[in-house]
Amino acid sequence: MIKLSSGKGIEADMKKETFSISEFAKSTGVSVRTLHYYDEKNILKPKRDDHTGHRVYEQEDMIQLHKIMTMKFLGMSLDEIKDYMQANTFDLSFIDTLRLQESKLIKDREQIDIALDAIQRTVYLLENEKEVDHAVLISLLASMQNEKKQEELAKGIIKDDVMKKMFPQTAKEKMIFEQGLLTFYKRVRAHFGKSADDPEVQQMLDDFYRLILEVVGMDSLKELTDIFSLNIEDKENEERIETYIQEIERLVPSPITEEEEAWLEQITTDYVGPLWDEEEGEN
Amino acid sequence: MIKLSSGKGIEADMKKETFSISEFAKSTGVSVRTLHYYDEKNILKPKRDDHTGHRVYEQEDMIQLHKIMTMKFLGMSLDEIKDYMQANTFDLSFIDTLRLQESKLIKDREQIDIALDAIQRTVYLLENEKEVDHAVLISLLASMQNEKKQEELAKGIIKDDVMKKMFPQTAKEKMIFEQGLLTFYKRVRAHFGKSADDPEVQQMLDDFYRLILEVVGMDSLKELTDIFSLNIEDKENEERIETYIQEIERLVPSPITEEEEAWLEQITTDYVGPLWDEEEGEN
DNA sequence: ACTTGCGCCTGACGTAACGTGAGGTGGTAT
DNA sequence: ATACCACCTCACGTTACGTCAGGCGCAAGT
Repeated sequence: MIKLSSGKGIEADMKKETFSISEFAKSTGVSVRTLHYYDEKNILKPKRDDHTGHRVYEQEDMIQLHKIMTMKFLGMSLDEIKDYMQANTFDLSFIDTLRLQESKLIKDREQIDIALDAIQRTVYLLENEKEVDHAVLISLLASMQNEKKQEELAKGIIKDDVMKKMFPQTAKEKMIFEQGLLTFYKRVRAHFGKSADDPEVQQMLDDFYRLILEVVGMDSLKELTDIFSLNIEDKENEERIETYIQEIERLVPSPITEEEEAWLEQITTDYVGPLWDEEEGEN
Repeated sequence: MIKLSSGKGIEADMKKETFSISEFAKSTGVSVRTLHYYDEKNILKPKRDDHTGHRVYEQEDMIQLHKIMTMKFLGMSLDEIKDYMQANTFDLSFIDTLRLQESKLIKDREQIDIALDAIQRTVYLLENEKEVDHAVLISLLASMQNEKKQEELAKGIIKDDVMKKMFPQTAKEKMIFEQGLLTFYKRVRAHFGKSADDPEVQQMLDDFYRLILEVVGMDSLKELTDIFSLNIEDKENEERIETYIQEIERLVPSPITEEEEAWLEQITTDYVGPLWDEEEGEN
């Protein structure tokens, strides 16, 4: 960082003044092909040896190349760089370019963060499950991918306090919930077609109910069921809910077939419905 | 997140089973051309209408496309994706792929962070200076670009405690230092050629000396000058220092010409040298 | 004098994941 | 009959080079 002079003093001007392309490439760290390319694209055009036609690079070219490398590092394209290669000073307009680059890079980083989070959660799931049906995993991943969009959509129809309860907040909660969803879907596959009397089916629904309760909480769960199934009188609201569901379906594919969905709905009303009424009666 | 069934129940199987390519594109959000491309590359091949040759997409294709989109979101290439498109389950080998993706993404993010930091510091400098010589700015940016490499290189020849002092740590320190360097180089340009007696030159050297002191501290500064200029008896060490300087020069281009460097060295010995001896004598 | 080999040259195709036309076909509305 | 639409295939453009292929000037070895 602190570098005033090279410390060579007077004999420094004995320094070799020119480089062949391979020497230049070696001393700057870029490839010969890249130098050819920059020449071809009029970004860095060195002198030529009149007789052999060989490129002859000088100190000034070294500076120019550093300029190119620096702007590339800032994320600019060679076309953008070319425009700035003519001028000898950077002025205020360069700030705009930098700010643009900045917002691009910030967006990129956000995407990367989301992807990294999804990867880590997926690895965790896979390590515990050994083998996972692709539809289920894709569904989960798609869900992670659009967590933010989903929340925004949900804001339109669900009250804030319920929202806070509804979306698992901590990493641990998310993992527990995802793990639970995985086993649930697995069992749906396994028990598909059985009747609501089957003890395994009952166990499945029971565990799922408990999982939801654990994450969402009783109060919010009731509010949710209110919103989605009971309020049929409010027409305008129903439309909003309809489009909400469609949007979610577009973003997050269902991990189970339509038959399985229908079966689920059937046994849910057969088994859980009465339970609900029971509890409802307790109030 | 919580989505068990679409709530349509029995009439759901009246759903339209097939899509034309434009319908499919619209409902999934990918472009028609992309679907053509996936077909061409055998990644997603829908059925065809025997007579017209038109592509006919079904529900199953929707699932497959979601699979593709998800893996793309994780940062995988279409070639990699193609390999995973055949299987119906993800097993442990998928974990390796994910871990690989993870490390790639982490590297990308680190690069972005470094670039963002450099951009923000540069914008700050430009806002204060209005117009900056390109060589100076490039030098600073190149320096930011390899801060880590520079520190690693320096570790080879400088003691740890001096290291800690030598490299400005906080963002503020860095900005102060860079700002000071900028004005210093500007004045070097402006006063180049004048004698060491010139008051402006003396002011320049004075300010610079004070800047270095402010950032590095007196003790470390002495150690540094010891390392770089006084220790000529230690031959092995001198070689290490020589290669160190060369490496740094390759990474960070000098913002001033060789003539300016020589002039600087001259006036530094003329003016600061005596000062040094004075202080040295105080011990 | 001949050949070998090195370093350089130009030209041209390959890469990833599509975007963007150009030109042709089948089916429908006017 | 004609216009129009949605679809088809073919094919070139994009970015920043990597990777041959064929050819030239010059030096050393035989």
